[in-house]
Amino acid sequence: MLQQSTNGNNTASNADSGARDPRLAGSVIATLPLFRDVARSSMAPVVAQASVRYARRGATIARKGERLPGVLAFAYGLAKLALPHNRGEEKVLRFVGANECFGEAAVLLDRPCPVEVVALADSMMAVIPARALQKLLGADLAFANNVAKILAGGLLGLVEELDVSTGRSSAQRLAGYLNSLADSGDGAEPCAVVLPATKTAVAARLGITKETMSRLLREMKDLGVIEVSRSRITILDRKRLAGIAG
Amino acid sequence: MLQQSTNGNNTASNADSGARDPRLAGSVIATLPLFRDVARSSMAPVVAQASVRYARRGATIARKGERLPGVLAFAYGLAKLALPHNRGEEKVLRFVGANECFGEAAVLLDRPCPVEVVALADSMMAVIPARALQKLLGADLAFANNVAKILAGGLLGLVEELDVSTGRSSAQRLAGYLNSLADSGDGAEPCAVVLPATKTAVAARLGITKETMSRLLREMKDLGVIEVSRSRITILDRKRLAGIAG
DNA sequence: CGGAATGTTGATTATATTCAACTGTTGTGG
DNA sequence: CCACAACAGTTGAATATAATCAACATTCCG
Repeated sequence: MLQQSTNGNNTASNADSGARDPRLAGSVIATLPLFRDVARSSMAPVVAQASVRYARRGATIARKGERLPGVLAFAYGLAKLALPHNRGEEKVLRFVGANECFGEAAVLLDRPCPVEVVALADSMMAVIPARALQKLLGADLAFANNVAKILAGGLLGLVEELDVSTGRSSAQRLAGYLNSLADSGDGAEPCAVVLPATKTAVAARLGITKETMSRLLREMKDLGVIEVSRSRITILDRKRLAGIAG
Repeated sequence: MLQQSTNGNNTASNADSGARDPRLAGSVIATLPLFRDVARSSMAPVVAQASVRYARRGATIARKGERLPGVLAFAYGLAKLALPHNRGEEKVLRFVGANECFGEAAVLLDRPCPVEVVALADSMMAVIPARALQKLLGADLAFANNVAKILAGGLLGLVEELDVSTGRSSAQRLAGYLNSLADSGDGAEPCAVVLPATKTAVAARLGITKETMSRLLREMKDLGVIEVSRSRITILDRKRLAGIAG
């Protein structure tokens, strides 16, 4: 029943909920680092219990404090994991896109979701139920090892994040961020990077306001370090950019 | 060779290094949540390879970027895990005391220590070698589960930390911190808490300067919310304290 | 006791936010 | 296809928060 069909019409401005669909979910799940080297026999029940979920741009995928139905793995689309503060203010922890997932820590400990999750583009996710994962953790050594390593990586990433967000100025954070985007591309001197989301969202990712972001970009442009065209930013002088990053 | 002996005299202002000592190390290690439900047979080689290390107050236990010899578990004493910034500035991530340990994430991934570790009091630690832990992770399901759960907890804690440090004012952070110290004690109305370290170190833990900390404490005292006597703080009006925390 | 570390207090300053007004962009329905 | 509404981004002025600098007081140890 209920194919992926025409996008359902929920009354609330919410994510569309999907049906059990082992085929689609399975292919997404199979590519996750979380399940690397896990025996097919262990995977079968996990895939069988997985479902699919769609979210339109702007839809809330999970509210802070809510229980997650399971780990959500993105087949396509983009979402932000954010810590809401006062009135529209928020700190974006990270963006989650295709072949990435979130929620491992909260799901494994049966704890409420520590962040708000909002789709930044129409997205499709596999929902890997909490129970199945908890069971797998207690039964499969390879999986437990993957979880440990992924969580350890996430933990080190958060320490880095905390370091940056408390120890560097907004200009340093922005410069460092642009540099990190450039690393994902080639190492050519004048290289173009594309912001993964709106400037407002990227600003929140960096822990600054859109106004500050705008001013900083203009300063860097005036210094001849970068060129800005919509969300495409050309790095003209990477050495100097690294210098600003400290 | 080399008993724990009279405290060695290293030329550098450093931690004293200890010898293999299965007895002492074993009793510390045995009580760690990390090894809960792990079979004795699995533990034996870990304990056998563990050593003991002493650090005097003020000694650097690990430098940021350095490789850790293994997970360090405190038998007694106290240390701070800190992110150094500019000239004496630092953000303290957490304090580590008796029956606690640190370094799991970096050790398991063979990555450099992301923080600087400094003894705040004369301390004794068990050093649980990296290799033994990595081997155990790949061999013992109960251990892998413990690691996963502990790292998941640490990850959620860091998210909370990031939330607080980016989303609340210094007064809110201090009030929340005092409240959390009180939670560890009884729930009586006028309750006394003791700061776990110097005010300067606690300020760094809260991401503020000692000057700001001093001013905030005086304000709260003037408001009649707390009483301050050295590092003993008496909470007079917990409701109002919670109100300040937001 | 004396010296170093820790803590307090006031004045000044830097950094980024907030508020407000305006411009540009995008996507939707008439 | 255009008009328009909602959203995204820019810019300037005023403001808030906490850091920095500097001087002094206190406490802790050896």
